[in-house]
Order: sequence, then C-alpha cells, then structure tokens
Amino acid sequence: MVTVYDVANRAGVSIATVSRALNDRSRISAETRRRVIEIAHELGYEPNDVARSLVGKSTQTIALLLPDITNPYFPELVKGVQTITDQRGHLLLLCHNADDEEKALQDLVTLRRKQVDGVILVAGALSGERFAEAAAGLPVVVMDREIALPHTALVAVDHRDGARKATEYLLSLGHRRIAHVTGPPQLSVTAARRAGWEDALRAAGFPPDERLIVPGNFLEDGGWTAGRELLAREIDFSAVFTANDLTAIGLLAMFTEHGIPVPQQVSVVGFDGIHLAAYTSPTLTTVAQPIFALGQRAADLLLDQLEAAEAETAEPPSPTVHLLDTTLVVRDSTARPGSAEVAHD
Amino acid sequence: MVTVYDVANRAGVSIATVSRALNDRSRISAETRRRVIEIAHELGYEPNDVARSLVGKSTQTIALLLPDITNPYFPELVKGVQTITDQRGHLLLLCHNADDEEKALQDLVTLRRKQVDGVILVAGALSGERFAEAAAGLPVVVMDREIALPHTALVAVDHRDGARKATEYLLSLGHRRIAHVTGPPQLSVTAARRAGWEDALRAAGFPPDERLIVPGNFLEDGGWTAGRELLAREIDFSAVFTANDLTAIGLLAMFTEHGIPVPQQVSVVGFDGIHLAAYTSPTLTTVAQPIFALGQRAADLLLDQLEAAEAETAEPPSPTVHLLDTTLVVRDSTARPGSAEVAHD
DNA sequence: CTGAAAGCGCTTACAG
DNA sequence: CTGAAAGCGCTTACAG
Repeated sequence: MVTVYDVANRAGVSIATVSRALNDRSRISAETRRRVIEIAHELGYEPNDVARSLVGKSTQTIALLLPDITNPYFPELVKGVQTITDQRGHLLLLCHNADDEEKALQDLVTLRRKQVDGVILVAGALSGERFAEAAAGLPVVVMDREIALPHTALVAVDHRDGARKATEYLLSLGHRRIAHVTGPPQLSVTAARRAGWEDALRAAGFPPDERLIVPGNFLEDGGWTAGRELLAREIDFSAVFTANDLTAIGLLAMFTEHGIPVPQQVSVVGFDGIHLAAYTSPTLTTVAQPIFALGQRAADLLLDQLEAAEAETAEPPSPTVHLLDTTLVVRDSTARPGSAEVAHD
Repeated sequence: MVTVYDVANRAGVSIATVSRALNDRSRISAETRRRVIEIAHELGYEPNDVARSLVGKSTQTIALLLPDITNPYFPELVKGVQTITDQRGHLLLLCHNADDEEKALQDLVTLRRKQVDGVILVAGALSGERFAEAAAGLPVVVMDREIALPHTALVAVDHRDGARKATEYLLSLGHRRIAHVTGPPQLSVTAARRAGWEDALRAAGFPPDERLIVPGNFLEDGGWTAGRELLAREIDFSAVFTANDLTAIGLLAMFTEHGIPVPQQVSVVGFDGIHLAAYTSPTLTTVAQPIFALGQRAADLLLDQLEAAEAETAEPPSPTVHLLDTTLVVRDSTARPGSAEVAHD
C-alpha cells in the first residue's frame, strides 16, 4: 500500500504538502500541486479513508435501518435514499431488523461505534424511550412513526388520512359493507390505517363492524388467509380495504382461485402504490405513497442536518415533521357494488 | 466522547491494559479486567471502530454492488447476504449502478478507499478487463457472470440450463411455437437464457424462429410491450418463455387486458422464482433460482476468503465456481396447447 | 500480568 | 507557500 509518505519522498516534499495538494485545501503553489498529483498518480496512490475519518471526524457514511427489504415498498425507498447519498457523496449501510426491536437497538450501537454520520430509521415497532437512549448522539431521521422524538426529524405520509380517502372512495361508489384487512398488530401504521378506515365509516354514518376486520401481516399470504377468513365468516361485504398492496395481491389471488370476480362481486383497494400494483389482474386501485420521494427527502434532511452541524450554526435545526401527500390511484379492482358486467371474457 | 485514556485514568492503569481487558486478547488478571470493564461501563465508554480499523486493518464491512434493488430478485438476494453478514459480524454497504459500468467502477474505487474488507459484485454488464483493474487488491465474489475472473470466486445458477428446462417442459406439454421475450441485450444472463431456449428447441428438432424472439428489459412494462409486439406480428405461438418473472407479470397483465386466456390460449413460463410469482393470476410457472441461498453462499464465500487471508494460509483459496440448482416450479400459467376448458369462471 | 512506546495513515494548527 | 510536530483513538510487539 502506497501512503502519503511514499508520495512525499518521491516528490521531495513533506506529507503536509502532499495532503494539501491532494485535498485542495489551503494555499499551495500550482506547480507543487501539479507535481504531487502527478507522482501520486504514477505511484497509484489511493487515500485511506479510515485514516482520514479518524482525524476528520466524518465517515461519509449513513445507515438505513428497515424491517424487511423484501416488501417491494422498501427497495423503492432505498433507491430514493441512494440517489441522494450517491449525489451527495455518502455511502449507505443497510440494516435489517425484521421489526425486532432488540436487533434494531443492537444495530444502533454497532453503527455508532462504526462512527456513521447518521441514521435513517424506519421505525415500525420501536418504542420511543429505548430508542431515544440507543440513538443518543447519533443524528437520526425517523420514518413512519406517528410522533417525532426530541431533536429528530420525521418524514412520513399521513397514513390515517390516506386510509380515509380509500374508504371514502369506496363509500362514494356505493359500498356500505367494507371490510378491512389490517397490518401486523405492533406497527403504528397498522393502527393509523385502521383508524382512517373507521373515520370514513363513522363520518358516513356506518359504525365499523368488528366482524369486518381481519388481521393480516403485510404479506401476500396474510392477504390470502384473510380472504379465506372473510368468506368463512359468512358475512356480507362488497369491498375490502387492505392495509397494504402485498395484502391486496394475496387477497386478489385468493378471490381468483375461488372464482370471486373482482371488481364485479367485490372491490379491493390497497395501500402503498408499489410498482407491481399496476400489473395485477385486475390492476389494483391503491393509496399511493410517494415512496421514492420519501426516501429522497429523508436522506436530504439527514445530510442537511449533518452539514448544519459541521457548519456549527448557532442551534441544531429544530426537529421537523415532513408529511408528504398520498394519492388515490384508481384502477380496475374497484367498481360500484353489484355491477353485473364481467370485464375480461 | 470518552476514550481509552479516560477509562485508563479512572482505573489507574495504562491504555494497553484497558485495551486488553476490553478485547479479551492476551493474559490479564481477572480482577483487573473486571474493574476496567466496570469502569468502562460506568463511563459509558464505546470503542471507536474507525481507530480500531486503522490499526487492525479490517473494517468488518463488505459491500454489495447490484444493478437495481427494485427488481424483487435483489431484495431476496440482499436478505440472504445480510443474514450471513449479521451472523458473522460484518456490516453491509449497498451500492446501485443501474447496469452502468462507469458507476460500478467508480464505486469500486470509493469502496477500496473506504477499506471495505471485500465486495460481492452482481456483474450484469461489467466487462472483464476494466473490472479486474478496478477491483485489484479487493477480495471479490462475482455473481451471475459466465466466466470467472482470476482469483475470483463465482456463484451463480446455470441460466442456460434453467432456460432449457423451461422450454423442454413447454415442449413436453405439446407446444411447438414457443416465443421468447429476452432480457436487456447487454447482460450475459440474457444471452444465456436465450441460448437455453434455443438449445431445447434445436434438440427437439424445431429450429428457433427469429420472429418468435421479442426484446424485453427485465421489467413489467417490457413484458407488456413485448406481448403487444408479439400480437402485432400476427404469428402463431401457443407459449412464451420470458427471460424473468417481472417480464412474465407484464405479459400476463397485457394478455388479461386483451382477453387472451392464460393458459388456455397461451402458456407462460418465467424465470427467477420471485415470491410474487405464486400470487399472480394465474399463478406463474417459473424456473426458480435459490435466490436467498445464492446470497448466503456469496457472503459465506467472501467471508471465508477473508478469514483465510487473515489466517495467512499458504495460498489464497483458489477461485472456485459455485453453481446452485434451479427448479422448475409448475403452477397455473402453463397447460397443453389448445386446452378448451377455462379455469376461473 | 502490566506499562511505555511505536505506529496505523492521515489532517491541521503553528511557525516560518 | 511549505515543513515539523502533534494528534485522531486505538492495538501490539517489546520489555519487564
């Protein structure tokens, strides 16, 4: 490995000069810089960033903690984050925690030891107190958590409002018996989306019926099972609002397999707006989150925060809440109840 | 920030002793260790891993370079990799390159400066020579590339063989006019999968018809467009083998929209075996790769290689090729040609 | 078992 | 504009 010493020796200058020539920092003669750079190149010199980090205090690395990259929502989010980190010269560490609080907490201490500059935390199931302790001293941007923690920016979508819009749309179509397949019980977004469904129902004068609520798990198999459960209960329903798109996809598969035509017999609305929702059969009506933009925003906020800290502005930027808008995307999985025509044959 | 000096002062020992107590390295008295550990805990001491890396030569970090996390194949792969890195105490950096060779090359130099211990490279479109130069001195495991580079392990699936199996299955069902939607032209797997399709056709005595080949892009929209193109050509075909599952999903959506029943009028087979393939309508017959296991294997190989290097065994482990098996998963998107019965209504 | 010293590869005041 | 020195926070021979 060739170091600044090698370059300095060969160039007949001090290592300080080499450092200056390479980093464009302080004043240095054009000629010296040129020679140093040339020699560095000749020697195949490559700076050692860990040494640089040790003195410079920054690793130019941030981490993204999320529950499960396998849900198509997250890759899109990761991509949003990554476009920004690439653009602003940072590297991205990825950590999975499968909604396991212990694992997330443990990752946080590992990351701090690694001296990451900051963390984006998709805080599905984390409890506030323990998290606040584990993240102490680490710049953090939280995603999808209802309540922002002290000194922590939050970026999210208004899940409750989105769920309300979905349900209102079904109501506007004439549906009265609207079932809901929930997400995993421990997640805050599960509660928010369910609350939005209830809001719309109540506002329309139809108090939510407990029997229309079926548990899901944000995965296809949960949607499948929920559909079976719904049929087994032998209750009346003409529409289903599922807590996310993957659940809707499982539900659609189950309905197809049981010969229940969507949307003729039952309408289905999802949540998230993953790319795949445009390619199901029928295509899926859903509450679309600006997933990519959420990722970008979170990364930008974190990096802004780091720059502000470095610039030592008077005060650290006050924690802010960034709520992006959802959009109801209407496709072919929804129709007026009891519509007789069959679409695809 | 509290350092070893603070702990040493408070404990009345040298920093060397603190280091020993905390790292369980050489001999140290049980009592001293206990006290040091206790004090470190009291003080809230957390080791600085970048300092440790600077002397220790290892960052306990590896990187995964891939084209596009948004294709569901990759999250599954990432998860496989991550289970191993978690288990073996490494952190994972993620880098996207959108099959852009320049970006990948640039990431490689950034990563080397960062002193990552090694790299897993999904080498879709990278050319051998430039890559070999950029990766010089960096332990690498390559995925999905046909030819292994010197001193580089390769883990992959036999794409050509998998494609052959898919096509042979369609032939065994009685199909004769089997179309193929390809992947992006620059990828080696695109060529391999197409070659497997041709192999099977030739072996069965049906020389591949150029008009049955339609370009795709590994995404849903490419499958959709390819389907339209296929219909526009007004040629005879009773089955389609698509280069990957996402393409098949797009094709399925297109067929559904145009009232073409699958598998009654045309059978469809995908490639990859992503989770979603079990939830399409109809469910998708596909050549399943052991995606999770591929990720695990790649990570294990890389980490084994690093350990071997550290243990300074006589020779570096010779580059090896690890081919995992594909499985043809038969679902509802395939049937004998011209089968009259309609499945779901 | 323990400490003093050197060193990992850099950057950054401090002088000149 | 340039160099000598200190220091970032640790680990690891080398002595004792």
